[in-house]
Amino acid sequence: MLDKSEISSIRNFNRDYTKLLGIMNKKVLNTPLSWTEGRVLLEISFNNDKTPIEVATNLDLDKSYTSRILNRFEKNNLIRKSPSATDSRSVELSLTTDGQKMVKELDERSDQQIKDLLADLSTTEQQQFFQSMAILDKLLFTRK
Amino acid sequence: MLDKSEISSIRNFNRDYTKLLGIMNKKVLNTPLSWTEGRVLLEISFNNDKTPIEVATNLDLDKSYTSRILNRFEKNNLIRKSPSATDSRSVELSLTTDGQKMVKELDERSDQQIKDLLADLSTTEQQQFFQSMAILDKLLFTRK
DNA sequence: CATTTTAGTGGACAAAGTCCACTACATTGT
DNA sequence: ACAATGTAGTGGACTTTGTCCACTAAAATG
Repeated sequence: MLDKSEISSIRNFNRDYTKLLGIMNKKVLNTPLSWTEGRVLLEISFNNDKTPIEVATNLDLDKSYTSRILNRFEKNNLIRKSPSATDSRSVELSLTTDGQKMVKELDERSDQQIKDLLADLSTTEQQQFFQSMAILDKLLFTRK
Repeated sequence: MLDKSEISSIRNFNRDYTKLLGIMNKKVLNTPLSWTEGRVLLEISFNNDKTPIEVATNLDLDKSYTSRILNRFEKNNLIRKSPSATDSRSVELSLTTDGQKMVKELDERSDQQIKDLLADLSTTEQQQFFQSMAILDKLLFTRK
């Protein structure tokens, strides 16, 4: 078991990393999209024909809130809603060309941010960084 | 330099970790404090005699917003404002006994969350987790 | 079929955060 | 010394973000 000071280091890292992610996430928003809107769009991009309810549950958002965001997206021509084949209460979401363009922009900005973040590190350090993060990912997420 | 797929893994981790931290941070808020309020209190706790402007800039918050939070804290007897020795426009912030108690509670909740998070891992895996996180911390934060 | 769930929506609201203008003091340059 | 400029903290007004509840229409259950 980890001791008190180790736990406290983790806590500290989490605080710092939360702040870092907060700043990074805020900056992605030099697009007209808010942070949550960005997540929603990426979620749809991840695979098409998601339903609103899937988006909401995957991102842990209020369904009413999600509905409004999606309507805004449709209005701004980022997504399309087509009637669901299997459930006539529901709809299938897909990206329009504009939506795909926006996703691409979000992706590029994110990639660039990470490059910037690691720019000061040597190649060896970057590899170390990547390896360590991969371990965390495995232990926290992939393992399940 | 990291290649495209490595960058994309990092982004993926960041997304997952943002979500995880979001959930954890939301839960810490089973105290009467909001997430940002928690950060403000911890910031003051980190060392006393911080001025409001220091808090605001360190946490990247609007100074007006910060001012309101601090006033609320003072009203609720979590912090004390004493006149600054060097600048009569400013004040020095310090935690009251109640404030210290609150910080302790926040810390304890955070620690418990981390323990819960790692509960499913073996001792070896927990050590791996700690080591990897320590490396990230060094590369991202401590190194400066 | 009657009952209960579920998907999506809108109204009303609460919480979080931003923007601007102002006061009082501090700092700078002359 | 002192005019000009900058800075700390505050409040008002506002926007954005997110929550809660009630409702409709369709689906699933039994």
